[in-house]
Amino acid sequence: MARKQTALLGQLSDIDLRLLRVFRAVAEAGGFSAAELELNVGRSTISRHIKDLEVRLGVTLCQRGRGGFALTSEGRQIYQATLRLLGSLDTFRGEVADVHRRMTGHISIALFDKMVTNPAAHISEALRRFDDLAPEVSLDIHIEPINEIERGVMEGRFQLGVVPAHRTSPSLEYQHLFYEQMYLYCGYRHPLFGTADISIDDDAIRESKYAGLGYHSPNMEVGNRLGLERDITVNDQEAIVHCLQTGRYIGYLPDHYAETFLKKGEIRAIHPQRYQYECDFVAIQRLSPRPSRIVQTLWDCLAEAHAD
Amino acid sequence: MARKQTALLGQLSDIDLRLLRVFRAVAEAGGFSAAELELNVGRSTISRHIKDLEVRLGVTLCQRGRGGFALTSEGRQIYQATLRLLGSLDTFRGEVADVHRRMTGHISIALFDKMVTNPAAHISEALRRFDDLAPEVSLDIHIEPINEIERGVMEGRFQLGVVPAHRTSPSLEYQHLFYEQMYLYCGYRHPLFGTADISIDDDAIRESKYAGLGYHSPNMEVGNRLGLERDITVNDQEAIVHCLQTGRYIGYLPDHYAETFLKKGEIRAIHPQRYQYECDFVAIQRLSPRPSRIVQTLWDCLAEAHAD
DNA sequence: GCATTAGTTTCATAATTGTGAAACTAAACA
DNA sequence: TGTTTAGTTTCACAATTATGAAACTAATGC
Repeated sequence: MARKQTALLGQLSDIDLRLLRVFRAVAEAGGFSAAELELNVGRSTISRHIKDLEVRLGVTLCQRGRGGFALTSEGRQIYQATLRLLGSLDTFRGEVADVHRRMTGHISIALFDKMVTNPAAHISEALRRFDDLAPEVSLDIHIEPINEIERGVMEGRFQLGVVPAHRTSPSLEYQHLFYEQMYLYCGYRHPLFGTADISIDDDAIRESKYAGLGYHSPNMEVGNRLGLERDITVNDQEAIVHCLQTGRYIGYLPDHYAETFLKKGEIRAIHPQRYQYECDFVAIQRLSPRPSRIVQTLWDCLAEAHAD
Repeated sequence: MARKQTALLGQLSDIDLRLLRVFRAVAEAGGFSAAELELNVGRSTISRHIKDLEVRLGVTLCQRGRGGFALTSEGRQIYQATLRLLGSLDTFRGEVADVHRRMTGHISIALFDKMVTNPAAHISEALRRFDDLAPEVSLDIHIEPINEIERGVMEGRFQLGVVPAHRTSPSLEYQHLFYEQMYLYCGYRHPLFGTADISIDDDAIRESKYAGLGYHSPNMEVGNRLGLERDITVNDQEAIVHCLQTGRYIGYLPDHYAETFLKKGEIRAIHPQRYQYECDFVAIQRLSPRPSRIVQTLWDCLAEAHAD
């Protein structure tokens, strides 16, 4: 008899906490019937649960029936122990929530420049979502050129980057975010400014000085493809605008970025059906080690913000 | 995404502790493969459990794979929280064991007198077994007459009694323990002491003065059955011996109790084939409220000690 | 570059658990 | 004494959980 009970006690560690919750509810309600509303199960279910718990613990927990309900002496002791145990479980839950909430550490991310005016770019929406999910995460945002973003991500200085896709690395994971439409522009003082598109051929383009980005990028790639040799090298699209304004250069800009200057009549698009390309913006992160939870959260926020 | 995770967190309270035990084992073994021996389940099972736990907690617990095993920062925090929780569970188990061991309170029992010399009575064996099972239970043993035992049990002054069966009450539960053989005796100065059994008939018995118990008992019942009117009323079998020794009375005694006086030649059994009856000794306890666990334990010990 | 190893995922199956319905018991109440 | 109420027990069913086998991936080591 005692041996059998200690055997059952040995199984106590895997006891279903639900039975203890039922017991607590019954004890606090003062009977099975009263506990029905609390637990939202029938009396027969409560009866079995309490009976099962009594068998598992080897203790009669309460006297119950038409004659009334009362915890036994052992039942009161088990009830107190149950309150302590369930309290520990609540503490554990709080600790897990703490881990969730303060998945601190900092994270640093690097974004490519001049995305803010692109209506297809929902970076701010992604950041807002992320702030909702992890308000206590400290976020550093860097505006960097592509190669700097890529190197920083690979070296761990940035946990995540957003760049125009141009080359791939087996060490990085990529996720498409949005597209950017690039067109070729010239300033109003440029010879091609007054020339009809139909009259502008590749020779005319090659004869023009070309302002291009000095690092590996879609911009550099398309320049290479058209045989456009950089007559001036810049590292930022704003510098390209400066160059166009001189009337001496042509260069590619994103349509959303160029729009302001277009409206002012300062620049025009050169033969946009022909001289244009689509730029695929992607989020990048290292494949190994796997990103932390908060980085993954931001990664997912970017995906959701740019869905459809 | 956060909503989904907080929903899962809301379910945390019912989490299977087994997943946390698996996680602890994996963390302490330093990998899934090493944990296989510890847990005695396959790696696929461990993998699923850890994956399931990560989903439930909304946290990546560890980096693992061919490249090695390491807890994440969050995993280390969850591991510490898990140790605390499982420690609380061990504490709970200890508290339950304590309840088991010291199901204290007192219990009081009442035994009928003059059973100690009956070889069929294993009261001491039952008490020894009980002491093994519940060494910290404080036991009060009272030697009382039948009616006092019965009233005490019904009134709750005694949780259990042992009496010769003679009448039943619907309020009490009965359990057979052992039998006692009763014979009719007379002292050496009594006229029947020298008379052969074959010469002793019922008339001779009725002509003799009869010493009988003054309260409702098997002794009283058998006296009534034989038409023996009590010439002296006693409340204890020892007083019956006194009466026999006067040479003026006959009376019933249990054979085991009479044996000492028989051997001294002070008394003899009268026609034992004819004038004898068997007494059934029973344990009694109240039917309602149900007995406490320790009373039930003693009840069972009595049954086991008197089995076969 | 191939073999080995740690871990992952899917499938099929078995075992366990939870539940309400229904029929019942026993005690309290009118 | 009959009705009501709290609780019990059994049955049938649904849902959940756990597991190994098998096929796979990816990283490491030789």
